Amino acid sequence: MPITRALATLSRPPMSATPTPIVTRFAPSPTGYLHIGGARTALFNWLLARGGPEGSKFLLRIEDTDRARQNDDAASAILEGLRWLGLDWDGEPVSQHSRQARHAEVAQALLEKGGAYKCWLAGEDLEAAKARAREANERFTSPYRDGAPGEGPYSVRLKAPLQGDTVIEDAVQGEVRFPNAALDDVVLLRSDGTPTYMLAVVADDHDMGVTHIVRGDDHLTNAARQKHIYEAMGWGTPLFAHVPLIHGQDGKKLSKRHGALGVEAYADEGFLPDGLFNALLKLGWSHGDDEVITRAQALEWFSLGGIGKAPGRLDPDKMRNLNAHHLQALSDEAFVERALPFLGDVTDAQTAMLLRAAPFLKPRCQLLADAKDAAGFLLAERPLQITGKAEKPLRKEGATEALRLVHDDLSSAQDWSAAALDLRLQSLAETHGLTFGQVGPPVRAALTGGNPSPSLGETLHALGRDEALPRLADRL
RNA sequence: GCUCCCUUCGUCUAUCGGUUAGGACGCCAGGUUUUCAACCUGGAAAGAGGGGUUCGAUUCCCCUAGGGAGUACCA
Repeated sequence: MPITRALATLSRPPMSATPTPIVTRFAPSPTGYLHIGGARTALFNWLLARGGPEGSKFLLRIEDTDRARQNDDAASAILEGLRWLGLDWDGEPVSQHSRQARHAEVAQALLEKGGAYKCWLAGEDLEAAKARAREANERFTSPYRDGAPGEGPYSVRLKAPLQGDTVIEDAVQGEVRFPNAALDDVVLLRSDGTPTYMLAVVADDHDMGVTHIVRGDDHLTNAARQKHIYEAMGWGTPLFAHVPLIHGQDGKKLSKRHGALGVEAYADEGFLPDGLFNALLKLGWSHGDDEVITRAQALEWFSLGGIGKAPGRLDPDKMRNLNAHHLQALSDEAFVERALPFLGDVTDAQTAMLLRAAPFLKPRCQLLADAKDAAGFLLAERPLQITGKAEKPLRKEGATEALRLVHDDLSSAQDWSAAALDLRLQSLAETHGLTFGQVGPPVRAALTGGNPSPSLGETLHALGRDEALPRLADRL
């Protein structure tokens, strides 16, 4: 056994310690579509579970606690986004709303244990009391925490610790310490008996067996409040990992202007799922100097330790560049198939041309949508419109003669491969005492109409004999 | 106001006390070149500021500044 291998074996835990499965979840509220920040959170959770030990799971939960804000279309748009990105989940998505009874049950249990209390303070009185506490720079504590019971509808509040600190061992942020005096007795049940988000998440995460909670930074303070609930119930606390939020290009909070679009907007722009996957992954997570990362590598390399603490900004240039690498890695067939929706109506003959041209098209595209321009020379209809500076070489002295020469010569060409055609043109020019500068430009203009195109040999090859020859003939 | 988090090239980041502070995107210059790209070579470009700790700080601690989050009977 090689020495490094032996060392690796040594440093591994004992054989008897079968690794514990990891259970993660992605828990969007159905108020919009899957935006880029949510997609990244989902990605990290997915990676952690899918790259985890045997039996690990990636679960989905729709946080529709607040029915009024719910939107079924939004929920399915989110699922659609996840599917497009290739993030598959285990089992059926859980509806938080459907678990109301269970949430109430937990609140009841807490009440019985003395971990929670009924609070009759509401409306203006509540607001006033909170304002007073804030004014005096004191913790707001309901008088009903220890006082005599009131009458009528009540909310249920957690009896959170008054003194000491609550410490969160965060996998990303490290040890974070909150003075309990700065936290409050969170409402568990509203006066109408419905559960609050704070109660619901904890109960659901516990019941679903979630071991790792990976979510946005904006929940860091909530983690402390939620830990109080876990402890009051005597439940084990999952491992928290609070990922920094994504900012817009100006460093401000992400908004639609900044590209906080749904993933489908990126799909429409011509991003590949793998390209966006890579871009999202690199935004806040790193693995040394690796930039272009495949799914398989991500699965192998991902760990919470690689997540940075600073908020990142969206960089469209970099995202496109990353996408270009994944585009390049596509097979010709896959590339054409993906690009087709961006090209409008395409005939079978044109599809064949695209297939032949794919190797030269790919390096000219960052996004699939770029294929429209890159393939413009192929898709143009005869007779070609000559645009811009392509006119000049056609009008030049001897242009028509050169075209005729080429047309007649190519008519008898057997080998229609790019390399052979290039050679043929070269030697044709030579034998007739012409420079390539006299032959090339008019031929290119006749063939492409002035659209950007690859080398002449490649262009001819991609067009095919049946399209190339007529295009030349059109200029005679 | 209070609590918490963050701060390396324009941007994303590497560095886990000792480096000429590395890579990528973008940018600039050159090469290649019959158009457009791609590609190759080179270049400019960074540790917010101030204190400590240390033989030595980008790295550890404190303060300041700036940015962000939370402070709901929203999620």
